[in-house]
Amino acid sequence: MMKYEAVTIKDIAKALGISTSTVSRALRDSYEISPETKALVLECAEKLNYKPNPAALSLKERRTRSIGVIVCEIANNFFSQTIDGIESIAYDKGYNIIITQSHESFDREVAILNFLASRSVDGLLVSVSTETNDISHFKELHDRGLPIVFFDRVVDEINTHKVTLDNFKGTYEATEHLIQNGCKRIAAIVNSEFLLITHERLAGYKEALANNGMEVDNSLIKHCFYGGIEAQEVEEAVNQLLTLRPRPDAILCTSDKLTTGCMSALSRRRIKIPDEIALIGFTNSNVSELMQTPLSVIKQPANEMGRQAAELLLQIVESKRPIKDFEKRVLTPEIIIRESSVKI
Amino acid sequence: MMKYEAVTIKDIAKALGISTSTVSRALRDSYEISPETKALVLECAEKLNYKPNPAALSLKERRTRSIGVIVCEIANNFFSQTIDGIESIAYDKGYNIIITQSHESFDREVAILNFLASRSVDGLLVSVSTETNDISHFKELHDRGLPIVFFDRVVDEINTHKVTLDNFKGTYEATEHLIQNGCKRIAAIVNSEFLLITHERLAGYKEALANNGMEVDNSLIKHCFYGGIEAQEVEEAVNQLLTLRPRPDAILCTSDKLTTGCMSALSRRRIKIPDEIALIGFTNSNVSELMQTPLSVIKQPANEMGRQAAELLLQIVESKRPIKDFEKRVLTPEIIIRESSVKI
DNA sequence: TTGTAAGCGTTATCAT
DNA sequence: ATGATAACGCTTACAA
Repeated sequence: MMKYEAVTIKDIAKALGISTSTVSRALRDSYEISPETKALVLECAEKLNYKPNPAALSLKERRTRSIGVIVCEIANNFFSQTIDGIESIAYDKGYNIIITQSHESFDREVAILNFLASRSVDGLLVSVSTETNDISHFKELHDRGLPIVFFDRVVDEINTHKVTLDNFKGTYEATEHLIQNGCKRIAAIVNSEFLLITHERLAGYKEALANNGMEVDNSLIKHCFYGGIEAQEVEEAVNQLLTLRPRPDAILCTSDKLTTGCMSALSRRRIKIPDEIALIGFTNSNVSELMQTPLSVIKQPANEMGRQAAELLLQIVESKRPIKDFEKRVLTPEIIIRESSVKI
Repeated sequence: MMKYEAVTIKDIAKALGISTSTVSRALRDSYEISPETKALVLECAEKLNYKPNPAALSLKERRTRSIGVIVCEIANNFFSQTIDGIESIAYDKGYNIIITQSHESFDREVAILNFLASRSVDGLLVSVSTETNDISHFKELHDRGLPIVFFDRVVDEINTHKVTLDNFKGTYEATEHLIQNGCKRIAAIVNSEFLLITHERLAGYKEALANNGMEVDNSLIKHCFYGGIEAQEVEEAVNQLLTLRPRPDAILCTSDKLTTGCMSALSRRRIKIPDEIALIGFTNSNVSELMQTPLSVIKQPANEMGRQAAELLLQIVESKRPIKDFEKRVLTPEIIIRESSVKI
């Protein structure tokens, strides 16, 4: 196709009959250039609509001013809000963000990682896929100096900045709330065992039960490996829970899709929420209060998480010296109690 | 920070005691290179984990293998699903996508456009901001050869590929459905008058009224300039509609935020949906059927729209010759009737 | 079959 | 104060 022919420093130099180095210096407002020349160059650059070529700059400066983002999927309330936050910070600091999705696949994650690393992003923001158990692909790149910041689904084994949620607190308080509302058999539909967040969220649930003198019954805990991306998974989990006797009188869900999937499954079976089964779960939907039964939720400060992760990453990227001390920021979940978890 | 020192062709050449051009050719499997040398080079490249430097390639090839995407906001069901579709196609063809948000601001859109267009992208996928009335910034770049494909919020004045919805059909059918359900005073809460989609959607609404022997009453049409990004706007629109006598008995909304905002406003006023006021609207939420009143919706094939837009853009980008004949693809909305629009 | 050298756009170094 | 040149990593005439 017709090439978008860009104006270069050479064009300016030619137009003005001076050398490219003078133009370059004038554009960067170097002290060695006379005011007259500067004015001339600036005016000419303006007139020709000169824009520096980022590829040339990248080559020279060995930086791309872009950062990669890996999430499991974009079309998800939590992640799209996080990306919103990331984009805001990146834009303010003059960085591009390159978005990719693992679709919860380990293989895809590895492929993407190579793709991005070879495209020389200056750094990476990562929330690992559900299938990710082995993290050597991240480790290797990180060891070779690629700045990485993990958010939400972080991994313990890599020493870098992390931004995550107080997952324990989220499920602890949600579970305790259910207990205080008279729930006796509280089930949990949770994510893959590979994910750290699953363990943290389960721990909060278990601890709340224990501290309230209740037994942890493993038959009440259902793992959905793909976090309910396919509705079938949640359907199955709910089915199994419903066959138990005595039946659970509450369900705690640990992700967006699990929560809405569970509500949908219960609704289809005409099970009354919260009377028959109370429901509370993680979600960042902005319509939770408009649900058939206004939904009690554990909400993540998603936008803020994205912003902080981006800030930390750019801090590493732009730091002159190697960073030794890494932070693990733990944000606080917002627990919003509505009707779905309050027995009458 | 410690720089991620990449392996270059030079390193391979040095290691093998051959020239860089030989290495380059071997890597690209040139016919001029002996099988032995090729094997050697490939093995060495593998061993050193050589990855071509994209900045150097960009500089040489005058292409970046990345495409820019401008949407009003990422954290929105419709747009995040569209981006999902775009990402899938881009990934398959080896392109990065660079996501930006205009936040419905014209100034921001112009700034972003310059940011992206300074040749850090090979092409652009755009859904214009609500404030965008003047499109000369796009026109200029497009005239200078930057491939642009518009989707959803397209503009008429630029001759390029476009992927949009049959907006007329969406509102026509939705309105007719309301009429057939006995609604007599059908209000519409719509987007900015600057947007073409607003006109198309309004036209469908008006035509359906006319074809069914009903008057178009302009007091029943409320514009929300920012499409309900701030809840206040929708609140106000609903307020005004409720003061009308006779009161409207149905509301049609033309965007995601308008629809949920309207439902929220009605709900807060304890107005029964659909008995007092029926409701139908555009939304790509995946929990519409879980709403307090299962929501009748006009749903866009968002993912598909993203895929098609990306395909068309890459078709331009990768075409050897200038493209003369541009397509306007018009996708069909899915109208899903649930309870919110069906008077008993 | 392989090597040399120029060039993509920019900046830093070293002249002048 | 300005210019020439080399370099960033890669590809590709052109030479050998």
